[in-house]
Amino acid sequence: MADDRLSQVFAALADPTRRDMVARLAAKDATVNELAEPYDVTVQAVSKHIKVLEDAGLVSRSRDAQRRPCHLEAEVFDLMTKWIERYRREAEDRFRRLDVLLEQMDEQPVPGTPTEEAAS
Amino acid sequence: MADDRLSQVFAALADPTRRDMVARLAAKDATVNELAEPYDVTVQAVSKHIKVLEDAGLVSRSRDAQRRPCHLEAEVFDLMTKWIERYRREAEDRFRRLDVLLEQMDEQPVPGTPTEEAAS
DNA sequence: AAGGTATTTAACCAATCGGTTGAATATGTG
DNA sequence: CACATATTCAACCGATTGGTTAAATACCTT
Repeated sequence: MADDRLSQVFAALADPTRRDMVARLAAKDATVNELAEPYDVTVQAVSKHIKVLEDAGLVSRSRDAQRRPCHLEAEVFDLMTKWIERYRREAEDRFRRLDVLLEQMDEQPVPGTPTEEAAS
Repeated sequence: MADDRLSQVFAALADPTRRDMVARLAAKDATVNELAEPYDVTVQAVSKHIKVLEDAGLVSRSRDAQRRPCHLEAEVFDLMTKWIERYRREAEDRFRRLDVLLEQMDEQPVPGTPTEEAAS
């Protein structure tokens, strides 16, 4: 249970049903029953899904009589975006540097390793 | 096995070890053995992790004698970023609209439902 | 208090996951 | 060919996951 937040968020969104719930909650807050309606599973299963989203910090809930409306928390998305963008940028930068290197190789073909160790 | 790409990518990145591998591959291509070195698991386990990343389209591999160097594919990240940003934006827009609504309510307090159905 | 609606908890089940060990495969070197 | 290195495949194991049904809880209505 002591898993880091990023793992929880990614795991939560790895399920298509949960991603669909997030998509719907992005448009409008909804109760458990409302969320469960379009899916072909029991409301208990949906309740579990919501718990996963809640534990990941993607969803918060209030109280309205018997109902427990779910609300999408947008802040957590930043955590993911930051992580993704960081490494995407690194990888793309490296790709760009490789491009330059390949252009340079048009003049002097190297006999050794083909692409590895190139940036050393 | 017929799961959609987005689910595969999110699931792949839900594991801290795999995220660390991606982070390292963002800086530099690496072989299975190189990747396995810092972790306290067998090389077979790491091989499995790489397969998950590969199936998700996050990693591609070439052949260099016995070695199978892993290379990070940055393109797949876009798929995630697009999905995340779309719903984050929706949720934030809704949040912003709610802010405006709350300001308006300073003048006319509504007796009915407190926050639900606000955007109708 | 009794009954209805909304939601959660508990116990269970099959499938998947992350790990292991042991054997197989692929490739370079003496 | 024999051997070493790098990687994968196969079988297994315990924990987690996504689902179920049945029972409990929370809150409103009469």
